[in-house]
Amino acid sequence: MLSKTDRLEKIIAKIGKQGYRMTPQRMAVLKVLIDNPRHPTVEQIHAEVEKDFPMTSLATTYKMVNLLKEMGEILEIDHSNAKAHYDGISSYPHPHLICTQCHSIIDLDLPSLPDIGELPQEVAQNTGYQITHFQFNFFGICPDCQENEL
Amino acid sequence: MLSKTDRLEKIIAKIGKQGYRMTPQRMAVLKVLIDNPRHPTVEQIHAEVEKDFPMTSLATTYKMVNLLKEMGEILEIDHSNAKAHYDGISSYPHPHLICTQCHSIIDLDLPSLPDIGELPQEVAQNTGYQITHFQFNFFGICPDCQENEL
DNA sequence: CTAAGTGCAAAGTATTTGCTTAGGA
DNA sequence: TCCTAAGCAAATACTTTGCACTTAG
Repeated sequence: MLSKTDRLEKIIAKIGKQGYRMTPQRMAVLKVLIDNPRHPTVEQIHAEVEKDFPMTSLATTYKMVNLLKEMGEILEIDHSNAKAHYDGISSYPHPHLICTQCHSIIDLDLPSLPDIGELPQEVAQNTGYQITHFQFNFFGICPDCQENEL
Repeated sequence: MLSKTDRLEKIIAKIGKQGYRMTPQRMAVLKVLIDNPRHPTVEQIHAEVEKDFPMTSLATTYKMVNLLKEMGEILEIDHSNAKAHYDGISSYPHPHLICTQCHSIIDLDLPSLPDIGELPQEVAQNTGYQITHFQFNFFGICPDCQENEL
């Protein structure tokens, strides 16, 4: 595990290597994301950035967050650019396989997957949360879209 | 596992029992959701409903879908009413615990959880998908919010 | 010097809501 | 009859985009 400082330097180097430029705004956003372990929203990031660097716009914050996301340096949680999809077949949670290209969604039925049905109770016991549901979704490119890419 | 017809009847009965009314529009939406295994969006549901019952508005379709969701009869996939959150600490996917009340998100580190790191490769091998990432998120009410509810 | 980044405001999407009319129980 | 549901349009909320100006490399 890299230290925060090392990580910061590594990302800065990577940004330069890919032809992007380092600006004070970008630096500020980057620092917040590396320092803040609370999974902030873009707005929260922006609010923190403003403390040190008041001239940063929300749009710029969005752009930097998206850049880092595309570079694979940060992880987006619980957000879909796409519309909501509904599973009318079963009301029991089960894993889905989602194609990020054609947006198709299929049920995933892997025998080797652990017994998912019991997990919510286990998580509840260990954390004190009242678990209502969960999402277990894999994202990727489906075989059809992979072919069409060629 | 109930047959589609049984399921339809069960839900219709439940709707009546809860004081809701059965209308042709609601029936049409319900049928689409029970019949269509493709995890449709609201817009897709609406398009199918329109074939049989052209007078149904998109807003009404939204309302019925939400009703069924609240009744626990259908499952919402990959959608968050909330804003996107970002995890800047690690670029490796790991489970999250999300409070649906205060929208806090914490990392979940359960030793008893199966070795999640290898799952993407396994899913890829079994399905032919090029897996890019996955989400493993539990939703519920955190201990703090449970207390404040009293 | 020049391509890339910024800030602003406007545009886009997906979804929800308020209000009036219609219609199920 | 009474009260919920439908339909429409406007509102909302988050995010993206176009464009003129600025700035990093």
